[in-house]
Amino acid sequence: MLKLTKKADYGLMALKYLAEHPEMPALSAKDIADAYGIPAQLLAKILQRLTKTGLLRSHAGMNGGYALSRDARKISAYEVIHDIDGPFFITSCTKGSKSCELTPSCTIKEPLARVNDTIAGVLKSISIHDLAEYESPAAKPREAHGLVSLTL
Amino acid sequence: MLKLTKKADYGLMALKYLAEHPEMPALSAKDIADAYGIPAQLLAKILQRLTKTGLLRSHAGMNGGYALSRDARKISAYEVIHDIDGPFFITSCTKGSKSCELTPSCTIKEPLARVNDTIAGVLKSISIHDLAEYESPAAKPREAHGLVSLTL
DNA sequence: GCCTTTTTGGTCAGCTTGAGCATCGAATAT
DNA sequence: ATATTCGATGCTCAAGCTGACCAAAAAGGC
Repeated sequence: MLKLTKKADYGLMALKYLAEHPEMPALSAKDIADAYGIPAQLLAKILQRLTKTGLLRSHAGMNGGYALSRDARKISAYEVIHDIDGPFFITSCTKGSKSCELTPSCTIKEPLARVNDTIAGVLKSISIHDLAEYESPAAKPREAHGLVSLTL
Repeated sequence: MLKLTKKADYGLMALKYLAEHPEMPALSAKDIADAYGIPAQLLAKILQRLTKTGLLRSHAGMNGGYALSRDARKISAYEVIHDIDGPFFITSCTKGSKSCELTPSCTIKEPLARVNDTIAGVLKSISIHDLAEYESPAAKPREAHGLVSLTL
């Protein structure tokens, strides 16, 4: 449960890969797909989508490919997920912040909306640069990056 | 994306309803289903599952039904979701904490696992009692309930 | 000027997963 | 003991997502 889509995962992986190779002016979808062993055609669509939303710059032709449109530190994981999968809400009620149609049902949505906002805040505080920088799983005395308060 | 299952939603709603009616020794699945206008047979399955995991006590026969096995303050939203949908992970890699099979792919899983833990912490800090208490959507100067630190 | 490389867009089959329904079994009150 | 009420189990159907194929446009290199 509460899983991220494979598309979102692939998108994050691709952006991380781009952030790790700033020396390359552009990387093709196939290069990234081969590097991670993920389906190339699916990744291509994801990158196209991210290009449309403005996170990436595409360059067709030989030696073409994709490149980050901004600094990796300025791109949050939230943006990527949001652009790929659309706005996410914890509640099954697909409606944004309105109540569940006509039924007086979901009195739980409201507190869960707070949780939703908290999660969104956490994702917003994480940048692609953070993902790329995270390498050695041992010995990382980093300071607290985000401190999220949940006021129920 | 990142939605909760309808089952989990229904389960939370049912527990909230039980917490709001402590005077009743037991409430039938049909009563709760009618109160919220949700499919009765589906809710029955959910309540049965929660009974199996120990969150609820069932009482068959006439005037039977379900009741909370513990105080509503001692039941967290995390438990409910976990018992219904199983352990959730943000990453698509269904494997628990191991890496993605053989590929050196998911270097992003690790930081996302932190996010996952953060979300779990938030859900653990919310009890069924909190859900039931939350009534008037206006004027609730409540103190901060959970303060979650995310160390990336 | 032609050709290769790479993006772009549309379409479609296969599959996993969740939603919902019908039936069978158990327990209690009269 | 019987009938009613409720819980348990199994099954079917639909939807969303994944993944792939194909054709066309764009842009640089020879």
